[in-house]
Amino acid sequence: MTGHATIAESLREEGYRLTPQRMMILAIIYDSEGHLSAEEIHQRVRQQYPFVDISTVYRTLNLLKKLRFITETDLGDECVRYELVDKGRHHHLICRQCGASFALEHELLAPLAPRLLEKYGFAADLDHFAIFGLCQQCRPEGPALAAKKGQQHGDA
Amino acid sequence: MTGHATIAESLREEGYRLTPQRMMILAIIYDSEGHLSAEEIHQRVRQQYPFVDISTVYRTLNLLKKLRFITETDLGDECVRYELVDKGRHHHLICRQCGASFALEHELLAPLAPRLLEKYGFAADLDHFAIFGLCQQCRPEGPALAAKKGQQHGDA
DNA sequence: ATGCATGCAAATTGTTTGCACTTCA
DNA sequence: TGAAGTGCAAACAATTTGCATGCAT
Repeated sequence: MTGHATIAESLREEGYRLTPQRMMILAIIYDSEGHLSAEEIHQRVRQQYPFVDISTVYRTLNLLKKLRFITETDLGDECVRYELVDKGRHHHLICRQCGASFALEHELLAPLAPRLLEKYGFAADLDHFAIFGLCQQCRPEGPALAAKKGQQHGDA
Repeated sequence: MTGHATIAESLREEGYRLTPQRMMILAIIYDSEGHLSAEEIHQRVRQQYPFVDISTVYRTLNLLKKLRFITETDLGDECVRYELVDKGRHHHLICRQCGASFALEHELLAPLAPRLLEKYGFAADLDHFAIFGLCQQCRPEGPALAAKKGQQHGDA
């Protein structure tokens, strides 16, 4: 049985029902390489099954999140993404100017967790991280102060 | 002139008007040790000046954010906090179970920035960070898997 | 058959915006 | 004076919830 079916099975073992909606949502998250928003998941589900409601998507996502089958990454700015926990740990570098997003391997952050544990007794979830900043193209004037000169009065 | 007045001055120098509302919002953020939500700021402003509208608070916060006088920290779960940039760099350890929040000195994260810069050409904003996980009291069963056994069906 | 899960619609929350009026510079 | 800033109300988007019906177990 393929990946998402395994999770589906676990779902049932936990005492939850295995509905077509849940299967499809699971499959979509499983198949997608990247990080999907609730809206995107809803769109894709509807391509196969036009009657699925967005509330069902949210309910399912919340369930999967609660059971820790998926992670929720809040990229800020009303941009929440979901993906499977076992997709390998990686993080996101997000440019605050152009919005571009880059992957960051786990290695750089890995040393952090044990230190937090020993120093603060805090077991950090370092599965997913969103780090903001300026990407190479958006910092023409060096790492510091690159953003001080925003637009003029007109609100961003 | 005291701290917030300095910023107020800079505001004017940038060509913005110095209104009582802006002064008060600035003063409140300045005085507060911690991290305030837009709603909290609004509450406090109203104690002195009951007619200030929440939209003015948001507009002012967005302005101050754009000028980089304050930082916005998105703690996820619809919980956005604001504070002065020069309050010293520190980060937050937030327990996903009990919601408690602990401060984390900058030192642990400091080495990250230069590495991100050299490896990815990415100038990270490491002023403020929110790291989720389980605090000491909420992980009775060791650092791993401590959360797998959530509540039963009833939603969280 | 039983009750969890769904669809639908309405409610909620956080945030933004249009517009006429006020006020700082 | 005149544009920037404000208050108000309405618009908005994302997410949640109540309720009657439907379907997995």
